Amino acid sequence: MSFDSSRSANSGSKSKRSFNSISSNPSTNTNNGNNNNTNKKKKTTQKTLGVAWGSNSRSSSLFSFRNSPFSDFGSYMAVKNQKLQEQFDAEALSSSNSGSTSGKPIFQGVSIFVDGFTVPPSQELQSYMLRHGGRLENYFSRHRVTHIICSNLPDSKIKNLRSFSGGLPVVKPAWVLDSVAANKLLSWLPYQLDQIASEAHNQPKLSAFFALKNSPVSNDTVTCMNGQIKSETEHPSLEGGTINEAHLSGGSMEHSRPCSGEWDDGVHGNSTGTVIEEPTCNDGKYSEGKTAEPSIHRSSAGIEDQASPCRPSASVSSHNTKRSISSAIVGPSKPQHSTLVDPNFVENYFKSSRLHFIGTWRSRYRKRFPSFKYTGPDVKVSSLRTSVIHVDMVADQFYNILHKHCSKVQVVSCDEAFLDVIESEVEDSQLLASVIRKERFEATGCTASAGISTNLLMARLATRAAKPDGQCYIPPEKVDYYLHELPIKALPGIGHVLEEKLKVRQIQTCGQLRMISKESLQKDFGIRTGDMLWKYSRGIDDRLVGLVQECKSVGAEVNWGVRFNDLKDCQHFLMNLCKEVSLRLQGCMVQGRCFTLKIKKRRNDAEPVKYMGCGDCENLSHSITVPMATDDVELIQRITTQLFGSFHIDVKDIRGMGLQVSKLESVDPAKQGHERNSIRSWLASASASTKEHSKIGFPAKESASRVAINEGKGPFWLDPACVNESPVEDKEENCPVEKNQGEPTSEAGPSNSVFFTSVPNKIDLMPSSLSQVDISVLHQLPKELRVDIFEVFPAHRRPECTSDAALGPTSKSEESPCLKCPEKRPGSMNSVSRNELWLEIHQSSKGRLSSILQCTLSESELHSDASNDGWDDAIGCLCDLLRQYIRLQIETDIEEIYVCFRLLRRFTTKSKFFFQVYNVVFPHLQLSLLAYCPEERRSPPCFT
DNA sequence: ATCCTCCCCTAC
DNA sequence: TAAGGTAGGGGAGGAT
Repeated sequence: MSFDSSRSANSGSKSKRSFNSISSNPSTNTNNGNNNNTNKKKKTTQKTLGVAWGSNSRSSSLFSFRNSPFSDFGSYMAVKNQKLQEQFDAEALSSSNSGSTSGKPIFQGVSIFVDGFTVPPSQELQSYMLRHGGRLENYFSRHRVTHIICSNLPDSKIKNLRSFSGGLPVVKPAWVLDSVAANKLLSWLPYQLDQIASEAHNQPKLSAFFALKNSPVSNDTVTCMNGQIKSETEHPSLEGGTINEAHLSGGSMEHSRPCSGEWDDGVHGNSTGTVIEEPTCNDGKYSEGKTAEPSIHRSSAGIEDQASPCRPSASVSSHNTKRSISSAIVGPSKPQHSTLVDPNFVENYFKSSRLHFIGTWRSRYRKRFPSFKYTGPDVKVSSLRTSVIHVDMVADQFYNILHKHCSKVQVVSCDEAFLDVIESEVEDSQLLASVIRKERFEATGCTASAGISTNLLMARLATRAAKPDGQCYIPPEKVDYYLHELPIKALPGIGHVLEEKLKVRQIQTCGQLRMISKESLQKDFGIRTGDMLWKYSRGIDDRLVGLVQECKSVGAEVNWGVRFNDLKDCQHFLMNLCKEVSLRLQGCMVQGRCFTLKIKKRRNDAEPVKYMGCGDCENLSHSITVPMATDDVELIQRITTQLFGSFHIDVKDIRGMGLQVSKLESVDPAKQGHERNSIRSWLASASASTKEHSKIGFPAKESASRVAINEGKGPFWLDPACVNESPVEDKEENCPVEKNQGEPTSEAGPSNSVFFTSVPNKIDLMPSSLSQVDISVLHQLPKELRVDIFEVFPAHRRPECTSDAALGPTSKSEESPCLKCPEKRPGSMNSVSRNELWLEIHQSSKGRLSSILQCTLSESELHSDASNDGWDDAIGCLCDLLRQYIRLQIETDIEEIYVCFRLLRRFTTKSKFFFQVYNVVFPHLQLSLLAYCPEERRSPPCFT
């Protein structure tokens, strides 16, 4: 199979009926060209309507909506309904013309309104209506609707339905399915919903989707009743099959796609040429579902608590347990439409937000494959070898299939993944793609498209050509040809803004883009973006199939229904937003250090056209980096309050707010070693390690693996090797040095440090004789520390000044202090005995700070060439901080920290290391400051 | 030179 | 009755 050029030029997008167009905006069909012109005029800041923190692909239609004549909700809805009806008609006509998907018009004259969560979802029902001559109304109308479809509803809502529906039939969706199966319109009477009304409690919401997806499902359709998942077996399956899990996902958005399993935004050509397999869409036919059992953990409270996939289960923390119990007792408040009328607006909002759902696929994937990592070596992608398969496919159970066939899977969205098969045992990547697609279809009844090529870029483009339900192979020799006429917009990473900028430069195809030099592109678009454009236009993509699972930020934002009358309203909202973010952090098992508060401020008193929308807004953001990672809701609330104060904004102008947390660290103990920046855990680890080994000195290698200092870019591992080189000789009877029980002495010798101890209450642990000193270690110590060591020696055992030279090449006599006359040491800052400091450390910290000191030594040795630049500044910061501590009279931990820094100041001459320790200790101060200081006494924290 | 903050752009 | 989220990546400009 080879690439067929006839498909390469086919890059237009078929008009599609996406969920976007159905529910969000009446201006979906806005001409893109117009939008581009619009964007050209406004290109500085995000000025489009309804776009959250930066424009995106919807901004074009939103902009048109802003300029629409609708100024009230009534006209808005009228036009929206009209638009939706037109869409439906157009699609029905299209189906009818194609002939491929139309069936007997058994629903002629039937117009259904789907209320609430249904199984199958409304989109499925809509497709049946579409095929069989019926209609689906997106909004209820007494005049148009003939049947109301519900799966289950609370009694009260059914009564409401009955009252406003004027006696219209309220029936279960099985009526539709069975009619389709019977190929005739069945009586709706046996399907009346009131037969199950008494059972219908706790109608699943969008949130229930997550609970369902997190647990196996039964063969039958399930519905949530009384907080339990109950099998719903009343309706016969369609065409003898059962409704599979895809239906369950139908309460959601993109998971409720039609059976084709794809958004048809790609090429819809025939299946000749590049598509090596014919489409195999199995419209209306469902395969066997997955066998499973209901989860015993599934309770109504649990389901409610799963509103966000990032949120923790009830078992995550007591906080959440209380929350769930509370939800179970009180129940969710009725969702309202603005912050002014719903005290639980934040929580309720996310249960109803489709964009929220779309935006959380990453979290769902991470939860599904929480620990997937590569083990094999990275291999540079060869431009001459077919190595990458890009698969475009709906439900996440398909991830299992991918992982089964390939060890290198990179999920790039809820329905896309790359497979690096260059090292796979499968020789024929096209065959593998076929197998995966086949398994996919057999497992779910849904199709997938696949692209195979030399790299990620070309594989993705191949998938584009393969849609729908096909696969395409672009061999290396065809890359240039394929790209030559390809519109630049087809390249991933080029959105409407970049497209417009390039169009201004008369660049519309990749071939034209190739005419521009890399330097010019980088000058105009930045180094990386310019490089990307240059490479992509040539089919070059150096990226490796890799992981995307590492969570880098967690956040929540609401830009709809946000209205405040006064500061109290705003504070209430913010506090709830903090709760939401805190829960999401806990749900993701991470804590964060950088908190960014984003505010949408209405521009020039602009009023949104869209009901309760944010309208034309200026986007503002401020961030704070706190020293220690946290997910604590109270701390986050304090931080957020602090942040909010920095905006100096009239709350009446606020149209949206978001809180994002970055600089994340895992709370998973298994991952902590690489990431934790917590002095508490660090010290605890060091302490535990010390206790475990009952040793003095540096941690053993295995214990050192749990001790890390965050160096900013990566962890710094304490390396005890430096103390393992020379055995201690002539160990005296009272010597405090003990053997490192965790290290085999035969290989490395006694891994002892002669100076420091972590054993509490032993303050007299300094060596009493030079014989206790590991000379090799001593040589590597900072000069001043060496002096200190010698100072504790009994006078008669102190080395003479003249003997100092004998200590090694690093102790040149002209540089070394006179060991008998420490007050004459060059660079001596004061006369305080370092031994006194040393003792002070032991007394105040019970030995924990000696761990820090060990780091000092180790790191000083490793960075002996580091400059002293920045030392004074660091000390200055430290002093400011300490002053603040003292002023606030915070006693907790001050002493040990202060002592630590005093010690560091004297012992550490290497600024690089100082900053590392500073980064560890400073967070401790900051957190203590926030945690212990009464709010009324707090001055603005001096965050880093 | 490097890092940080405040954005903007993009994809889903 | 309506539900404009989430997160990664990058650029500009200033601080260090």
